Amino acid sequence: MTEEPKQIGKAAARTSIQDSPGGKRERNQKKLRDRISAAGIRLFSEKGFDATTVSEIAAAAGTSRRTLFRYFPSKDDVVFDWLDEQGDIICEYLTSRARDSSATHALRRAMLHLADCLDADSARASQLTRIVYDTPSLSRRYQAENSRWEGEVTEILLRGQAKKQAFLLRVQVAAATAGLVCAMRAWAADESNLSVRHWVRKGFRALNDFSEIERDGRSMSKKK
Amino acid sequence: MTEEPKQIGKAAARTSIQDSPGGKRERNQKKLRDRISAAGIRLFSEKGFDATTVSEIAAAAGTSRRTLFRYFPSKDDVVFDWLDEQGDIICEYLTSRARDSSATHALRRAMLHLADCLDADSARASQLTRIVYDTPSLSRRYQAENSRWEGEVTEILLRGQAKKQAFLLRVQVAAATAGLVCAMRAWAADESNLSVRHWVRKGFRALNDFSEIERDGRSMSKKK
DNA sequence: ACTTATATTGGCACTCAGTGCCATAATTGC
DNA sequence: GCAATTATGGCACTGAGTGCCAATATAAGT
Repeated sequence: MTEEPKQIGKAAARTSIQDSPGGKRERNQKKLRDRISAAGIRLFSEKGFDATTVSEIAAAAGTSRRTLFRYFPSKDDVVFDWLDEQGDIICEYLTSRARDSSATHALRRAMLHLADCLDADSARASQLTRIVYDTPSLSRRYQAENSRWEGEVTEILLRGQAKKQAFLLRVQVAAATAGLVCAMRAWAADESNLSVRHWVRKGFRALNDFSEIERDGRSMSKKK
Repeated sequence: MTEEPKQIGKAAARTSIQDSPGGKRERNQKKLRDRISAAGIRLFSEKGFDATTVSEIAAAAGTSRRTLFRYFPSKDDVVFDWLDEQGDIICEYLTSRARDSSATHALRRAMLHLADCLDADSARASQLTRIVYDTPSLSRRYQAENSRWEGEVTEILLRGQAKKQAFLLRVQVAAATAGLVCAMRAWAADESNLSVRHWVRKGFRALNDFSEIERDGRSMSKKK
């Protein structure tokens, strides 16, 4: 009934629109998708995101403008295809082993895990991070992507907790994400080859210091 | 040399392109600007942001498409004209009375001050907040606006501090902003007429709880 | 292998945001 | 009132994104 927009490529590779085991179609789609993505990232790195048109990317990838839009719903997605799996990494990590400690603790570990994933392929990670932070519209998109999975993460952490805690948890998740973003920005900007892990750790230290002086007590006297 | 894009209205009203004391021009500009803004917000509330075209807004405000774009560089700005002063409020507050306590303490007070400003005109504030949170592209823009002034706030708090603390501070500012965003979202979504101040206070409590269990010590053994 | 059904492709034309250009109309200073 | 600015709005353009449709490639059936 709902008749989804029928996107190709990624969707096909994962959920398989048609279940051909090792079909030629599927392989071609994956190839094309990778070619477009690679061409896009190359051009973005060379000329900048805004100065690159979709038509150029399509031409460089040897396909048509129209087809490109069938693989990637927007120009942004050419970049985010590689980048938006970060949320999945966090969610998977938390789903599999969240229950063994407090929320903030679990968050910290999940972020460090993500950092390790990025460090494992730091060349591409830093290239993409740079593109994103150099392009205002992509920065926005990145933030948006983050707050999208903040919701999911909150859901996961909420299991077995009192529902009343939802807001508190949400804030803590958002703070952790903010720490991650700062860490990535610092990492991408920094020359000294420190690991993402290092920056994330430092970021969480800042978060932990938050309450250090914040013990002025009477802040919660008038409750509402 | 740099030949700025010469925006009208807001820029004219503040820095005054021409210094006519109480000129008729200036008054007309302010009127037109307000009419456009009002028309836009009304239409956005009625039909939704994406379903409203700039031509419609221009028509509703009794002007032309082209002129609208001279007053507001983008469709987004029709909304953000009212909303982006939040950063200014925070910055001003911190500039005038930041030095008397710790950074996190000052942040908390500044955010509470902003909350009070919003509570003072909660009708319009909640209308705009709702438009923003209902429209993905505006949410992004809002986040972007926030991280823009995060930089300024960090600068302000950094005065008289060791430069090495920049990153730590930045994370804390980002966390405080994240708390604010969560608070505003909760406030706009909530029916029970609680004040913004209430949600902000609650948000900061969540932030303070961050370190609660986070004392597993040996996390900083391998410093890198 | 040949044919049919189906999915992909790419071309065309459209909408809408945003911008440069220019003639016209309004405002200001004299 | 007149001349110099300055705002205005119309026109045409670019670029992103979308619907439609004919041509083509792949999958499935015989």
